[in-house]
Amino acid sequence: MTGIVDVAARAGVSVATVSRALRGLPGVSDATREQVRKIAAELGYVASPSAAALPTGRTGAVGVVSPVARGGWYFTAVSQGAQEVLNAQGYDVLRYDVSDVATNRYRVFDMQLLRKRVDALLITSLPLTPDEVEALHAMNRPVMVVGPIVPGLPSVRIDDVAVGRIATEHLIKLGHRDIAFAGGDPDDRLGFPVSPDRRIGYVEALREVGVEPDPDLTVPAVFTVEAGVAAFAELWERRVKPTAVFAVSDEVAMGVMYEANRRGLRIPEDLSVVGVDDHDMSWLFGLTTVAQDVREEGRIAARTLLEQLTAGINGETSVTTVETKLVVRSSTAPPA
Amino acid sequence: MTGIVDVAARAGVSVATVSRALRGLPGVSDATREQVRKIAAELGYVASPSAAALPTGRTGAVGVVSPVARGGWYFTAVSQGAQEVLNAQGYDVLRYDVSDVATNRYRVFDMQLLRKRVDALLITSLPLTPDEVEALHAMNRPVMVVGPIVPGLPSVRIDDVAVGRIATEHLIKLGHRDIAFAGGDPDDRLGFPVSPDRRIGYVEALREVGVEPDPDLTVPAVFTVEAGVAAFAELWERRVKPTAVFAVSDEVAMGVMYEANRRGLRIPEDLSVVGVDDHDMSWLFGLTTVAQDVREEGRIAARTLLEQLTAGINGETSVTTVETKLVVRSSTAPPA
DNA sequence: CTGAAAGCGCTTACAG
DNA sequence: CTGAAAGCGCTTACAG
Repeated sequence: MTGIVDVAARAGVSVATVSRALRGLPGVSDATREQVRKIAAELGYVASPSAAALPTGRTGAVGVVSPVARGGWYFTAVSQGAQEVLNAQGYDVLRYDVSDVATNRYRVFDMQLLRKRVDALLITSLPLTPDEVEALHAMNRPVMVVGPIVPGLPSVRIDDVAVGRIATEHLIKLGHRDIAFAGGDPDDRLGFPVSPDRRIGYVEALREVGVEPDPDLTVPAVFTVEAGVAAFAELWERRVKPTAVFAVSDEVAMGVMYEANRRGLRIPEDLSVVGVDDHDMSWLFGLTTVAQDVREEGRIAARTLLEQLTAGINGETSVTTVETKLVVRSSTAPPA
Repeated sequence: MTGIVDVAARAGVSVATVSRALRGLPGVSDATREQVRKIAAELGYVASPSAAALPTGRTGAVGVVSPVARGGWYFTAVSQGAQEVLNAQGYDVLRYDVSDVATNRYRVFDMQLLRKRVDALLITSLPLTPDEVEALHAMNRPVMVVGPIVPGLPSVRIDDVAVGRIATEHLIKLGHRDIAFAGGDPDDRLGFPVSPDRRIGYVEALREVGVEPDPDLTVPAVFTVEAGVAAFAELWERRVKPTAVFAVSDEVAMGVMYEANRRGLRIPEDLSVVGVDDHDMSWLFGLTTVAQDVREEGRIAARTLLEQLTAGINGETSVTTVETKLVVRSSTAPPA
């Protein structure tokens, strides 16, 4: 495997010069630089990131961590966006799946490992304990989170309360008043704010038109299709008869629609359903949704990371809020 | 950042002993090993992979490369399976998206980069030129491909011809004879065999019952929902009236179903549709499909890579063929 | 503009 | 069982 000394020997210069020439550092004559580049290309030389990491302390890699087993689309989309900009800048992307919740000790340990492996960290939609936030700060590397607001950490996200209002107001405007909310995880001990915030928007919108939300119309659902199925089944069992459901995500909405269909309800005639995300497949279901550009959120986070990698960590904890947009399709209509 | 010398100092031993103790190498007394472990844990010491990579030539990372922009689910699932087993063995997973086809030069260059970054490579469903195969061999690292058979490289895949037969025979058994095939990429210059093989199975099955496949009933479709939509639109324009469609993947099938619905056809009354994969969302559509366990294929490939990493490259080019299973749901029925 | 040399944090023969 | 030392392939003050 050709190394820097091979290039140096062949070019008749020192390895220091090769290093400087290839990385575009100043202090190399144009002629020398050109010569070195040519020879490096001929030899197919490429610097070893491991070897470069030792003196510089930079690995050239960025870690993208996602909760394993959590509903897939969102994390995939964030990662894709991030990967796109990171690779374009020559950074490697290391993917880490961490077990969700509970196994907290294990996760902190993970961060120890990460410290020597990545230059920066992008965390997708993971609830973090204060301990973990502290561990992240101790890494002394740029960190961005996409999804929730995590105190002490900068993030890219949407205004979840507004999302809840937009979805609910759309249903209200159509004439619905018996609107169910499918979302929230009763087992969450980490205070993951996304579902609760969306529900706040839902509650606010209802109260604004003088409707006090019926607690029986709120059913828990994590961010998966299966949870949506279970959520509608639960509504059915409670014998409450909402004319519409606001689902905390499109995947949940898909599950709700599936189960409602199975129980003989037609959508939107018997039940209106609105979700959140604009999942790649939502149009297939004619799903009305509050759309967010998840890939773009990944890109923004990655760019911010890159800036900090260049300019140095500024310890900012700013929250970037990305626009959201109601996309009306065929899953919502006035109540019968 | 605590390094090996800190641990050594604190434990009153040499760094060599720390290195051996922590990695479970022989030649360390139990007492010493225990002591070193304890102190390493106290100090939160974790070896630097970059530093270790230099003397060993092993980065502790495996690269997973997928075509960018290609239909997403399959690649995500393969990666998930692979990541699961790789992480469990302490390997990092580096994700690379490569541009598809055409920009061939760029891709070969990518491989130069990869050489010094990963210990092994898992390639998902990417057509490779002979040049590229040679470049991979030159890396002298274990390589596995998941999806197609690539001459000269070991792979994990399903029997695509059989898949085509299974799907088509299912439709034939239901009484269909006018069966369309949606799949194949007219722009493919690299001979990616998956679609063609599935079509061979389709042709064989039809001929077996004395039906000569009508060329007008074959429409091109890459592996995306959008391609499925376009494929059905094309059939519609040709004014051929198949009673059933065999789609080369579930995503294509979903697109076909969507567009058929939009044109006023009911499924399965007016049109039966069968796909391939058992995509995570196929059950939502009631889609009949030839199922494969894609995550498991990723796991198998990763395990094989790990074996070779331990036992040394054996230069094998064996092809592991994974079972496939017809899952009948509500998108197929006898023709009207 | 260029080079000699120290050093990054590990691993691994080689000695004892 | 343990340690001293060389070496992995780079980068970067420091000198010139």
